Amino acid sequence: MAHTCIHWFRKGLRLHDNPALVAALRDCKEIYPVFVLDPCAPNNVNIGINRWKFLIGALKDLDCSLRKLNSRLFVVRGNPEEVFPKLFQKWKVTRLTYEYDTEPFSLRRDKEVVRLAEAHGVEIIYKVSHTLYNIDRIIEENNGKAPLTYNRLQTLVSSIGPPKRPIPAPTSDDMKDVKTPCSEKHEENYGISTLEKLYQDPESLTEELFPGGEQEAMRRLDQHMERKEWVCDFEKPQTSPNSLSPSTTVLSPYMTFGCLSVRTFWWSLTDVYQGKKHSQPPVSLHGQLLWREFFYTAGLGIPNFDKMEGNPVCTQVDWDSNSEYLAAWAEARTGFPFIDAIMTQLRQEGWIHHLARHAVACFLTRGDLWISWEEGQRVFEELLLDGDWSLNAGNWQWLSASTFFHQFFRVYSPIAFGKKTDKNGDYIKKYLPHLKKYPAQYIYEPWKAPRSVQEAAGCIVGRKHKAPSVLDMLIKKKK
DNA sequence: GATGAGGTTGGAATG
DNA sequence: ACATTCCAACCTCAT
Repeated sequence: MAHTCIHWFRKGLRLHDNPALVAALRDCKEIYPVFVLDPCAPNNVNIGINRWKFLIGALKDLDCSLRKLNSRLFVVRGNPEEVFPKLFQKWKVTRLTYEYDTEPFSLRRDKEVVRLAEAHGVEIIYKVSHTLYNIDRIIEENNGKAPLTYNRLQTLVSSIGPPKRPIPAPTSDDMKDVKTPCSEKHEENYGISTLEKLYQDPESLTEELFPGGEQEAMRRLDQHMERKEWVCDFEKPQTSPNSLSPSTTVLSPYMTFGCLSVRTFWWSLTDVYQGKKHSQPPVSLHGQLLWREFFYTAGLGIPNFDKMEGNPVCTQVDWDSNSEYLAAWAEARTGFPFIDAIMTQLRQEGWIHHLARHAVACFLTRGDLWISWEEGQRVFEELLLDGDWSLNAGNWQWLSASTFFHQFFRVYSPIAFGKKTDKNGDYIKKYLPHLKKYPAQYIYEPWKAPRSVQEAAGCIVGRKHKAPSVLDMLIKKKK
């Protein structure tokens, strides 16, 4: 019997290495590629304009690729629990396929949708393709617990073996017996949303540096894979957080939305490494992808992973609440030019280098402001194109020395750290142009400049950098 | 349970 | 320019 299928796109906004989509096309007479858009869902209310723009770009690109296969994307407004029962009936659906997603929010949502599908006699197929490994399997191999060290994760995945190879995108040939019934009113009923309809103001957009979509992801991947020597020599700590253009690949947003399959990236790297001396995890590019697995595993295996309370591995800290300091940090007006430049780049462009994230995260939490990492997590979630639930929560815990990392006496200086790779402060001048007038020796510490220079630059003076030894005393260990 | 080694990417002073 | 040492003493894991 030939099926009528919905393939439900959530993450995984691509055609390549999409096993659930391929499963949908097997014994299939009609396929409906669906994206459910719910701007009011609890996981979406905090999403900033750049992220919405990226998503819209990714959906447009997906629709464009589907058209080439004589199909279309159906964007449906509403929440999945209300939308699907209607679609099941309307289209007489017999099968629903989707990519497995391990985030707690997604697991709850999917459980409910599966229940509804079963009630409608709809068969469910889901496949692992957002991560290199089946995350459940990693936890199983570790006796039901998420590994807390990278070493342990490496041991576990090497016992499992290399990740699966990516599978090719469906071709016109795969689609020859499959139809997507589309009406004249497709655009009207199932068209891709606009920023205005998502309650966003396009006026506030700046130049789009990282357009969403699978095509752009592949272009970016190919461009970097051509730099074979650079790929083989890549060591993350050696890349600069404050170069004027990104010193790393910026493929993370494409993996967050699934425009790029992490397995495609992994095996492309393997090809480049082939027969050559190359860097190793944790600092290599393969190593970066394993860090992603590490935090995905933690996000699934550790309860309340995005919170301090109820999170069994998180150090319980008596953080201050100070809305003034928090706002100053989030709005790039702490008075520390290095910090404010990074936060400006984040707000404008939606991406900052990993070490720049370290600098501002340390500053907000244990380094200077002593504000909870959960506050920083919220701001990053809004602004980062690659704001990925597990990675965001995990890295904030790391940087605040709450989980995984505990050497709290290693503090990033908001002055010295940036100077290592940008002595003249060109990065600061790019994002804080009003500071261009400062002589180089004052750019990181404008409060040391003569008052006349400070007035000319129109700058607020930064607070003094607190010594971490004073703050150490505030750490309280639970049990 | 005690002990020691090691932990993706600190800073400052010293060679 | 780059490597080494100290700082002060965190945590987890292996033995």
